[in-house]
Amino acid sequence: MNSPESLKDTLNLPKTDFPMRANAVEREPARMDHWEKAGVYSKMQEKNQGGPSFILHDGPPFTNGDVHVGTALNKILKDTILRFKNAQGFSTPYLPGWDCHGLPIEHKVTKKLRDSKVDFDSVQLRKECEDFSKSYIETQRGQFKRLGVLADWENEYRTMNPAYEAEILRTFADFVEQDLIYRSKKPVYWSIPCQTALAEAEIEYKDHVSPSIFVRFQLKEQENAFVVIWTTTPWTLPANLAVAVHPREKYCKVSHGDVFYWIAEQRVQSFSEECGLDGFTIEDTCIGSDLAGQVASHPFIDRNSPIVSAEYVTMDTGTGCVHIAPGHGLDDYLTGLEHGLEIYCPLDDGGKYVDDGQIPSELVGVSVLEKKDGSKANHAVLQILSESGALLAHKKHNHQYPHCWRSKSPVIFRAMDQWFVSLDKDGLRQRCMDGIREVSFTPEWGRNRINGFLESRPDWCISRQRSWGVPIPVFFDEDGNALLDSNLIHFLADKVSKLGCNVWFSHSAEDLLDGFDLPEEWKGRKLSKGQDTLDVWIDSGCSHRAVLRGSDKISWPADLYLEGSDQHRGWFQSSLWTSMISSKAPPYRRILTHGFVVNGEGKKISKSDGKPQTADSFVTKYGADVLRLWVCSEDFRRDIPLSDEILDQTVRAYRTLRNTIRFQLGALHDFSEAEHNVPPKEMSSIDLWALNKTNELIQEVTDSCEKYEFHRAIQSINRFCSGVLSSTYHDIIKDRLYTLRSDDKLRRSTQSALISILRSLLKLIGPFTPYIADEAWSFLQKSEEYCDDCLALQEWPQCTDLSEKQQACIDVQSLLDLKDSKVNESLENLRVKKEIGQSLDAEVTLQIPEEGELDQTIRRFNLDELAELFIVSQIIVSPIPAGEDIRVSAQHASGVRCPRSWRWVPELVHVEPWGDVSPRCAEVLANHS
RNA sequence: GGGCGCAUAGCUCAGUUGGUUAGAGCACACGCUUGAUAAGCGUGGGGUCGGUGGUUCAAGUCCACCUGUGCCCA
Repeated sequence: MNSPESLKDTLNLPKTDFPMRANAVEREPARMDHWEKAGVYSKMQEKNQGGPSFILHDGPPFTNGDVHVGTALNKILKDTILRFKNAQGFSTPYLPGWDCHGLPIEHKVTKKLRDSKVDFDSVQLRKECEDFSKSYIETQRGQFKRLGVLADWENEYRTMNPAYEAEILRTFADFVEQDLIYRSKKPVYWSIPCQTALAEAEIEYKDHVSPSIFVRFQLKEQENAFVVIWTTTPWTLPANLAVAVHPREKYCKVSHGDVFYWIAEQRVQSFSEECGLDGFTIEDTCIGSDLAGQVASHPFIDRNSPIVSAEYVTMDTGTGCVHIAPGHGLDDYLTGLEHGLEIYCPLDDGGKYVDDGQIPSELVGVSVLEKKDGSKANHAVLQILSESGALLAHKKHNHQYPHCWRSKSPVIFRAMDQWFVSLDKDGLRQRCMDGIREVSFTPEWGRNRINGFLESRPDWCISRQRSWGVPIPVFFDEDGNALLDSNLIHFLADKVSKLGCNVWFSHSAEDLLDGFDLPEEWKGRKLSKGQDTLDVWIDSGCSHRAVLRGSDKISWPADLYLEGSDQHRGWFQSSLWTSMISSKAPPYRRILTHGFVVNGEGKKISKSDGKPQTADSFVTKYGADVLRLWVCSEDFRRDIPLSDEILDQTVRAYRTLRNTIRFQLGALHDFSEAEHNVPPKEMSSIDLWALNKTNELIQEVTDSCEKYEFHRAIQSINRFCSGVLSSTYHDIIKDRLYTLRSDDKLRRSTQSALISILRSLLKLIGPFTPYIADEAWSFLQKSEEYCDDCLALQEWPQCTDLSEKQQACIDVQSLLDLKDSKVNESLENLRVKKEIGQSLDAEVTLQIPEEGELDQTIRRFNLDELAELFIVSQIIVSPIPAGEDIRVSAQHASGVRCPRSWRWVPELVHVEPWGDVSPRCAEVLANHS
């Protein structure tokens, strides 16, 4: 012994380079790069090739901004599931995708182009949109990778890829071939100066002064009786086709002079004031549904205006009798559909009344466009109304009214020709509802939700008056007849598959049709291209066809679709319709939905909550593992709260996990499995107990993952780390790990258990927190930061066979229960009295009733083992008569304290050069080199 | 206004088919330890289960209504 050591240096204290602090924000990106270089995704797929497959089909995020925390949640859940399934042996090819077309991008790009004052046509606009989308694909892909998402990024799909666009057209060809497509009118926002249709996003609501008028409609079967409507758009009256009442509200027959007016009871007071009806009386009452079915006359056109009932009629304003012009309002339109009314719109593109034989001659050619002195059409209609005596009151009304974002002028609602998919033809709707019965739902109520949508949605309007999308491949002759031909669409799809949809916008109709043999009756006509694009829900709704059927890496149908619950109405539904039409079956076997991220108060996150809720804003603060741990700690089927408090809690859980792992790595620093491993049948009881607890954990986590209840898995893991390991197992084994000879059998037994436990634990947390799991895995394999045999390539853990050791596990459990319930209590008493500090200062006396269960148990242990379990210096067991209660008492241990093991022993032994130690330590030191 | 959901300790979650004093981890308080140390251990306080009213011998657990809240629609 050349250099004198302190006693502490003779202990086997934990030793590891695995850092206590994750420093995740800086270190995770390097591990991400390591995975990419090591080709982890490909290796995961190769490993399970030929095995059963699990296809999770990615719903494409929209490419118009940074990844939102909600989108991150979605991708994290997908990655977690795939890592779990892959570890279980499933082949899990995962092709991520991007939804590229659509108004939000077109809108942003249009704004940008307008601001830079350049002229642009649809070809240029589309180019800009494509660039915009591409740049966000790059951004988002990087952000997804940073979250730890493993995917086949080289084969990702994009709805704007030519091949994908072609599949959209082929799907549309199926619609056409099955005769599901028809043309009909539907009201859209229309800007008269721009002569274009507008989307909701292109509308600005501004204060506007409109006329407010009350107009009476003569009832046909009641003499001198009228219904009275209120409106702020007199110009829509020529298109009036009905009057709506609420079926369950009460209506009064108000008598004034020699005429009667039917008004909703709640509106009588206000109405009489507005129209100056002094001294009115109420003659009669009824409910709305009694009025429905009667017929009124249009005030100035020879036309019936039936009374119909509608649920949306409110009692807040007006008269409770609502003027219905199906061509000029969405509610009106739906009411019109319901009651078989014409979707009537007597306006041309310039907003002028057309001469259709119904419009009064003095209105024909008059424009509804608002100028400084108001709308000519309004003036003209008011003139007619007041001359005919139908106008009961005319005032001004201040309200918010939609304006065109470009021309700043008020927009109108105007019915235009649109393309629809008939959802009831050949029992399509019923087939969808039957098909969905075969699909599993998590949570189960998702079935209800999608059923509600399937049942009630009207025919699908699939045309949009936009540029950034897939064109509706239709041609018109000079009379406006439409050529919609599935062969032609397939012909065009082949072109698009090579050149992309741009070909439609950059080529003339003639060029596009070149090489196609037109149907006989269409030959020789002058044809022009349609201007509309397809609803983008068709784009993403075709992904099962374009992706699952389009790649040999993957197969149709998917085992799982996993998106937010808003997609019951969106993607799940659009995918179902297209799949039922083209493939006669649903594209998915299970639908899993998650809720939305809300703030700490359970309210939706809004801009007023401060910082932008991008995934990056969290990743750059907490790291990806913490964000993932948060996602997996929450029951994602309902709303998912996110707050600083919750993330702080997640950080603490992460640190606990990290420390637990670090302790185990440190305890294994001198353990070589090949040389030192002790098989379970030779292990000490406490180690068997710990392995048994690990088995339980494996089962719990596996069950939870199979049910997609990750939060339960995380709770199990947290409980395991703190309850089983940290406060129990680790605490107990410190003595043997630190003080025994390095290769003592007991110590090796514990290390053998530890390595097995740690391997299992790392594999279990792998899907949730892949960065720390892989980091620890490398340290365990090679004592280095990185290794090529990454954790993601390992199999899901198996339980250790302990069938022959059940008794030992049960015994230890009952002794630990005694420790929790009685021993710690008596130790705490001593501590409070300042008689002891750490539990090793104590001696415990157990008075055990003879022939009881515990008596039997204790007989299977010697006193040293008991002292070790209770982490005290000495144990005294004294039997008491059967039937009495167990008694546990504690007192300060007697004898002297060993400065090495801190245990109290009757006497110490002198060992050079260290001095006096316990006999057990003396033996260890005698062989210490 | 309508459809589908959600509501248990400060936080995140458990609470099987209704049945003893409602559990866990974290947080908090107090104490111990200083050989996992920007760590570890022990002990303790804290919910009457969003509210009201029912059904029942018995309800967090069933029913009705209300309130709050989320998604979707209008």
